[in-house]
Amino acid sequence: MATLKDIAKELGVSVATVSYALTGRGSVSPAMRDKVLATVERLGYQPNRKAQAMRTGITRCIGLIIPDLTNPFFPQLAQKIEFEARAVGLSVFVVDCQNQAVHEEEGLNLMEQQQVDGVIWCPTGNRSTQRLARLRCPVVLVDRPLPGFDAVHSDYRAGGQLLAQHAIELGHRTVGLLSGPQETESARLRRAGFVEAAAGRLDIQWEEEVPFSSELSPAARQALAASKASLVVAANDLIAVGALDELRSLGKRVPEDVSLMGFDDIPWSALITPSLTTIRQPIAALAHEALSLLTAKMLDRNRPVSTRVVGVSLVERNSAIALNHG
Amino acid sequence: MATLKDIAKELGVSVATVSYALTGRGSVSPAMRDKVLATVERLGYQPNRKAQAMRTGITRCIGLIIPDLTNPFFPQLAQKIEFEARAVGLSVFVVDCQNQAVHEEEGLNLMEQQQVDGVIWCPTGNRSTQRLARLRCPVVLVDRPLPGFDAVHSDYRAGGQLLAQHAIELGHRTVGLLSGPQETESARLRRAGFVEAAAGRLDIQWEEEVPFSSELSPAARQALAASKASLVVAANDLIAVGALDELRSLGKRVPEDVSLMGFDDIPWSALITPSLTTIRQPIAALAHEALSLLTAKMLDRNRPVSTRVVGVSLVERNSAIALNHG
DNA sequence: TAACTTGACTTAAACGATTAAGCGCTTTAT
DNA sequence: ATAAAGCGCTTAATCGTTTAAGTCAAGTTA
Repeated sequence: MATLKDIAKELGVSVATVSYALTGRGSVSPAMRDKVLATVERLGYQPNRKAQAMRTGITRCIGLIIPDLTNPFFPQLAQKIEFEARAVGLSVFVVDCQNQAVHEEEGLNLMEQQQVDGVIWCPTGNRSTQRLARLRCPVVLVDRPLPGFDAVHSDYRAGGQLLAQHAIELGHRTVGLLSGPQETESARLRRAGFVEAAAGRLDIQWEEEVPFSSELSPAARQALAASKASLVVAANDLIAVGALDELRSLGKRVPEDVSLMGFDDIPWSALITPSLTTIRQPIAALAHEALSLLTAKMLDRNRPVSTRVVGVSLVERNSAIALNHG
Repeated sequence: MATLKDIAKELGVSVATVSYALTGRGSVSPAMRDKVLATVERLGYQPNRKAQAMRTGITRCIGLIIPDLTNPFFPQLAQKIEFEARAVGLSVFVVDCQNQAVHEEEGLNLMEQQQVDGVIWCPTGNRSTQRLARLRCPVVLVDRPLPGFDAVHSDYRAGGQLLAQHAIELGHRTVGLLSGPQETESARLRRAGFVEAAAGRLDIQWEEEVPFSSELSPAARQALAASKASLVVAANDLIAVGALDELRSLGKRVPEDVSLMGFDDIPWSALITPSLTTIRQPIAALAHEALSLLTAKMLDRNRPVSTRVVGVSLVERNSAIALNHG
């Protein structure tokens, strides 16, 4: 691997000159700059990132801490973020927490050791923000906002409202709610939006809080079994898939006997039967905003904390149909 | 951030002593070692990985180059690999190629710049192995073997055979094949195993080569429309999902009218309707073998090239049923 | 012509670690 | 008795960069 020293020796100049020629910082004659550039090309020189990092304190690496790659929402997000990051010359370390706080802790330690320039984090659950503060690099929370921190997330409340409005339009009156973990802002706002827009027009007959997973709690299964509601609204698509499975094994047809709605528009949603009526989160936009917020913060660490909210849209498919009032 | 120098100053010794105390390499009195350890604890010292890397040439980072996080097989694999890597103190850079050679090239460049200690790579398509050689760190190919390189993959041939045997047991005689991209060893062996075990007992009435995606080619759709086979065997689950969708829109019921089999056992396979009969790849084992092969190669770079093949198993679900010979 | 500026370099000191070599002393082996 | 080896530490070189400070000749100004 060629170094600055090799190039300098080749041209009979000092490494400083070569460095100046490449960074364009000092004053170097055009002739010399050309010679340096040519030699760089010829020797296939690539700057040693570690050495640069050591000197400048900038690693050009960021961390991406994700709750669970098994939830199809996150691979999509990770893909877009990695793409955007690479486009601006940032490499990304990925840590998958498998939804466990221990791994999250490990991940944060790792980011500290690697001295990343920034971290994009989707916190699992409501963690103490102390650990976050120990990380002395900029952090942007995605999808899981926490008060007092930079964050990018979808307009969950609007999503909830869209679902309620759609339900009303379809003529539904009675609904069961499979709400997500209420300690997360994300699940709380989805629920809040729905409940607000439903007020006085939809009767929420039952509600069960379940984790963001297709494995339903026993209580949720019982609720589904006993349900007389014409519509079940799940806090995300994964839960909706679980509900679909459960309803089917209870002998209830979706959507003929009961309609179903999800949230996220994960890739499966279009493929399962019936395809899922859901709220689409603009994942590419989330990724883009997250990265632009992070880079902004990297450039100006005193930037005031801000939150970017991206819009969502209703995706009508086959799992929710109009109710025939007989 | 505390450095060795801080600790040394605190104790009134040289940095070398502190370094020796921590690495356990030089000779240091037990008393001094204890004092160092205590001070490390007290100051919250964390070694600077960049500096270590610069001195030793070892970065304790590996690269993971993946074709597409949108294919659910890869997030699973990535999750396990990241987990195993972290357990042995390796951080992982992830690059998602989005199935494009350009990004793959970029990814390899990035690994070179980051000077990773090793790379785990699932090549998209059959790339020139020249680029691979330019990377002067150990490389292990996963899921997509290439001749002449260390690789870990499932026993595709056995998987193909299992599918054929199962088809025969179920009483099928006529079958349509949606085979994967034959420039990949992976798809070739799946096909080969199936064809071998089918020989003389199953009649392969038609065959279409399609990419590993749920988007079917027009030719494949025509083949499905015209098919009189009692069974369709897809090269992976993603293709099977696409076929399921297409069959359904053609008015053919699965499995009543036609049985369907996949390969991979991606998480959706159990959740879609009908749930998919398929071949399970032991992803955790793949990840484990890949990492152990890579670390072995990192320790002994002259290790001869080897391939590890992990066993697969048939998962019987609802998409393939016994044929009633009338 | 003396004094000052400028351009194009070089020198050398960092950054934070690792590690070979050396130092003055005591212990062991030949 | 003398050489060799070990002990616990220090000194100093090194990895590949960046960058403040210095040098020195040529050009500009008064």
